[in-house]
Amino acid sequence: MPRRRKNEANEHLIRVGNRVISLEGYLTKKPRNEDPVPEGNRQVEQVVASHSQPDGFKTERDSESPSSAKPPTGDPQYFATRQALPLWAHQEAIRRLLRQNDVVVLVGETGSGKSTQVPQFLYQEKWCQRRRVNLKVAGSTQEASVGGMIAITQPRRVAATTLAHRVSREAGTPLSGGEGNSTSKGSPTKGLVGYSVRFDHRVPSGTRLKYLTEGMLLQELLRDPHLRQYSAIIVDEIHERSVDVDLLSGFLKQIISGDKAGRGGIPLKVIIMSATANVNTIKAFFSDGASEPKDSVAFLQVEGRQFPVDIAHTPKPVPDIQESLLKTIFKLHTEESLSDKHGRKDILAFLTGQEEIESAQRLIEEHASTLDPKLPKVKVFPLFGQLSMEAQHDAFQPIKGGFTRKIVLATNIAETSVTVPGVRYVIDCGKSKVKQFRPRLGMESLLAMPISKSSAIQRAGRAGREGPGKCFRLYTEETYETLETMDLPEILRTDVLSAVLTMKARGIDDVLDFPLMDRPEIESVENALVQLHILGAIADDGSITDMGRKMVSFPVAPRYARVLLAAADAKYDCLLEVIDIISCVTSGEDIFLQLRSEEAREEVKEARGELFRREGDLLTYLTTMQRYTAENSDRLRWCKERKINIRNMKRALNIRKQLRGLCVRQGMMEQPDEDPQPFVPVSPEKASIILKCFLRGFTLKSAILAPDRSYVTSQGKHVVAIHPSSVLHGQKKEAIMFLEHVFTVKNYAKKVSAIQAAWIPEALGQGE
DNA sequence: GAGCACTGC
Repeated sequence: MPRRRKNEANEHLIRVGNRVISLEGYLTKKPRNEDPVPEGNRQVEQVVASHSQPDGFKTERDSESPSSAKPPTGDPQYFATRQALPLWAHQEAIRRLLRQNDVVVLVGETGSGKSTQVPQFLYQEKWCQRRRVNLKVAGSTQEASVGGMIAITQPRRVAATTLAHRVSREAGTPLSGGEGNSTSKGSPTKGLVGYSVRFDHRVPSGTRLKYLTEGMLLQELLRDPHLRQYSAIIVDEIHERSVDVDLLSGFLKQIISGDKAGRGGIPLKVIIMSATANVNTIKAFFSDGASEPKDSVAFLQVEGRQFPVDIAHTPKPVPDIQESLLKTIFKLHTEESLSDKHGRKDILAFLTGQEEIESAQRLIEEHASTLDPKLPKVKVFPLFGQLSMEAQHDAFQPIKGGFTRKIVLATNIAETSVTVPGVRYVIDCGKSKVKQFRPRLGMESLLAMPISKSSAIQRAGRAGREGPGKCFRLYTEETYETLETMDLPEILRTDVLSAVLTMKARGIDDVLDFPLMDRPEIESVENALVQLHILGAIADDGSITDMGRKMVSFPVAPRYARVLLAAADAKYDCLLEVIDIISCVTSGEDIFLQLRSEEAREEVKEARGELFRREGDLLTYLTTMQRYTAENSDRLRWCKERKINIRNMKRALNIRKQLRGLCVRQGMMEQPDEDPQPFVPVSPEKASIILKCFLRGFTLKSAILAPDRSYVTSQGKHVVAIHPSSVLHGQKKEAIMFLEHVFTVKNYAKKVSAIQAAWIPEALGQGE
């Protein structure tokens, strides 16, 4: 039983289980006058530093007084809130900048209102009107309309839909209808604002402002390379630097620096919005080499609405993060009030992953039970992506019972994706897990790495959303200074296979020449080209094949698209089954919830048993989808009994519906019968065909059992182990195929199937 | 015996 020894000589000693931890010396901040740099809010420092602009950029910071700004249009009930936003005072400056420039970079910190207000400031501008133009197409002239809409891109679906709802309410033209899966392109109601994300499109007639995900605009680019329906593209949250936003930036740069003939001479305005002040790479990218003079890229910075956050570093490097975390939490908890005039004063700690979070939770709960009963209670909420929706939701709810402090232990999900209310203290362990692709090994690694300064500032900022806050970094100031300024953009961390095919399909012949803010190593691009050639997506001369074009039309990674096309081939003829499997594997981390205890495993053993197939994970997914869709009474209960992730399963069903629709439209299959269909298990013969079909996309993602009973991969000849999440874990088959290959504590193959060794050369010999 | 976070007509 953990117990705090109150009468021990050292009051700061606490005992948790068999660990003794000293609180002494912790969080005792250095006196101010010893600090070479005041320990104030680093975000402010960062902002001030970036005010000095390099030559060649027009900088517009100070602007008109609020009184000169136009009165708001739209619903009067939102006027006061909108006028109070920091951005409001800059609206004339923003309009003027866009009249004078085609590209504007706008830095606005969290809470400035840029995502909601900038589009509303601009859509009534003259340059934003739709116009009829004459286009020269293949020698002849044809009339077309250009412009009229503004697109606002977001990295996440929820951001796009919630912003659209918010802005449509402000504009007084609410997006009607229920939430959910309306896939209809338009709606009879007229409205100013619409949105478009996968599985959910709401674009009323008359839409001028369209919020969409970055991936969705890339899809539109495939049909409309000149983005003719838009007068402007607003790229929001560019600092997150997803692969999609990097590709999008490249295409936008080509459009704005091209001859504009495809738009009838009408320029496309581009507004780049970032929450991070460090935008030199982005500004340089859009100004460098443009046909317009350099000063056509304008820059504006707007202050955020953020309370000051006091930042403390540890005086010495901490040997044990868990120990240090525990000390910090309980020091805070016992010394700081539960709330003040700004509201609750809860704690948010950033840790690296689920395992670290769960062990920290145990330690905190053990220690909390030994506290003086007169002290406030604590309640711990874990927060990471694989948690169920309800469990995630708990972390956002105000706590029940006034005498309790909320402690949220989160991964970097809380850095960008979600906001936890009530947080005034942030504890930052200084690390996060990062997935990195190793092109030479053809595999990924997932390891905890030091975060960037930008990330550390972002984490600290989470303490100042509702009132003045404090951030405790569990690392020294010297360590902070050694951190990289920015995170490595995703395009330098992932397999560029998909990105290269995206470029090829959009007419980029020389992908090495495509403008990118950060270029992947040539080796990565070459590796991707070789892999695409093996898949039959590009020809010997590097041009995209018909196969490649068909692959791009599916919203799945190229290898999966290749498997879908193979499945439609009469030789395999298993498209419905393959769609079911791909829907499951691309719906999220895993549709099977992980079971921690032996009891929990025993509990679902029987219910899950009917799903498991000896051929491996892919056939198990197929059985699961088939049984799930055959279930007609209570699918929710069905999932709960088998401990299946309902969110991922619903998502899988959406993907299945979308893929089925696409395949029918492309003439790859007949309209399938409606669910529910009676469950019929696939025969072992059919199972072999399905696996051979997958091998067309994953030929080199295979391994053969060596004489020493280890699996040796076809590509690179590495030893690989079957991941514990696989139904084949611990089993020895003559050969395996896997969809993922990740190094964590060792080389793991995930989503594994048993195959015959002879199938591998067979699949290799079938290249188109 | 183990799982950072997103996303696609």
